[in-house]
Amino acid sequence: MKRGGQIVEGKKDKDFISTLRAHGLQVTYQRLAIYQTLYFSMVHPSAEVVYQQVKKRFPMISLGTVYKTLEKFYDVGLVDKVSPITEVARYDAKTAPHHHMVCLQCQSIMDTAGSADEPTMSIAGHDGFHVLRRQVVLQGYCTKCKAGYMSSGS
Amino acid sequence: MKRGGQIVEGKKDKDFISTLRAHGLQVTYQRLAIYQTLYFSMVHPSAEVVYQQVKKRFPMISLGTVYKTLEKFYDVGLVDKVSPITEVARYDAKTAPHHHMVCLQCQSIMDTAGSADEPTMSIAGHDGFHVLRRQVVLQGYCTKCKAGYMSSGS
DNA sequence: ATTCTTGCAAACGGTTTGCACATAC
DNA sequence: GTATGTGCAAACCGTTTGCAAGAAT
Repeated sequence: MKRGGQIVEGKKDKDFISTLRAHGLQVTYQRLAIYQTLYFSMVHPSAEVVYQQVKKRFPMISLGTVYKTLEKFYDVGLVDKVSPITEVARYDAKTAPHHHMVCLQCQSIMDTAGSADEPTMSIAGHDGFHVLRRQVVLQGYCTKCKAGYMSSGS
Repeated sequence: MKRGGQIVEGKKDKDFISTLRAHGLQVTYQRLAIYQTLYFSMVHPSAEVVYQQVKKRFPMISLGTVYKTLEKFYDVGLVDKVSPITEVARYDAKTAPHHHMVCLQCQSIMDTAGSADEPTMSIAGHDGFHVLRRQVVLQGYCTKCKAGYMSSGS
């Protein structure tokens, strides 16, 4: 019934369970496996990759569950999502370096005012990586949506 | 070159044609229309939105052409693309603020070393926008791919 | 017992691709 | 004349959704 509580180097199942609980999540072995996989991974895996990995230990898990779980983790702030900032690709004829503010509600995109070079220039630790472009995105609520968001509660 | 708030009545077809040519692009009226639409737009439109807009003037244009054209514009650096930094969503269990370096060739993602707060903090011009998360992405070539890229030319 | 989660499979939607025809150079 | 771009439609693929069965609390 219960899986053979396997220990994963140093950090124990118990710790992962508390972490899930601390984020208000119901605990299932699928969630444990998915979170552990992500926790010990260094490649910023996609849902598909997580799935392949987890499937080695739990062959019956479904890809759909991995998608739902990762997204739920992201919602409660347990994990970070690197990519899709907006739902679809958005273009801009202004190629001079500048940053973007993306509204989480209405998906509008605004440019930031100041120059865009110094901020990212100051980031340390590129070692060996050849930077061609940089992209800074601030996610939040635009003036218009902030109003509705604040008053409507949730 | 000014755009946005200031109307740019001065810019003529001829100017757009030169711009396309200057980027090594063959000139077609579709490309002109697409580029002009993007040039005068302030909403960072998606391919679909550009299509709807251009279709008003050229009802026979196809959505596929808009996709191909925008991507080509992006390739030659004529336009900027806001979103999809990586092909698919990529997750990360490390939620402490940090930035990412994404390799354009092998799609690997590495974390930057330093803290991630100050750089984006210093960006000016948020006026009214309520920032919840910030994401900084450096795109380029990782050490491994840089080697192959440099030697193979292209 | 009730609520939340899983698994499966079908649907979805943005994007890409293949190919015949048209156009730019 | 040759290379390149366009239009159309089908294919693609990552992701979402609906629902019945199963598990967590």
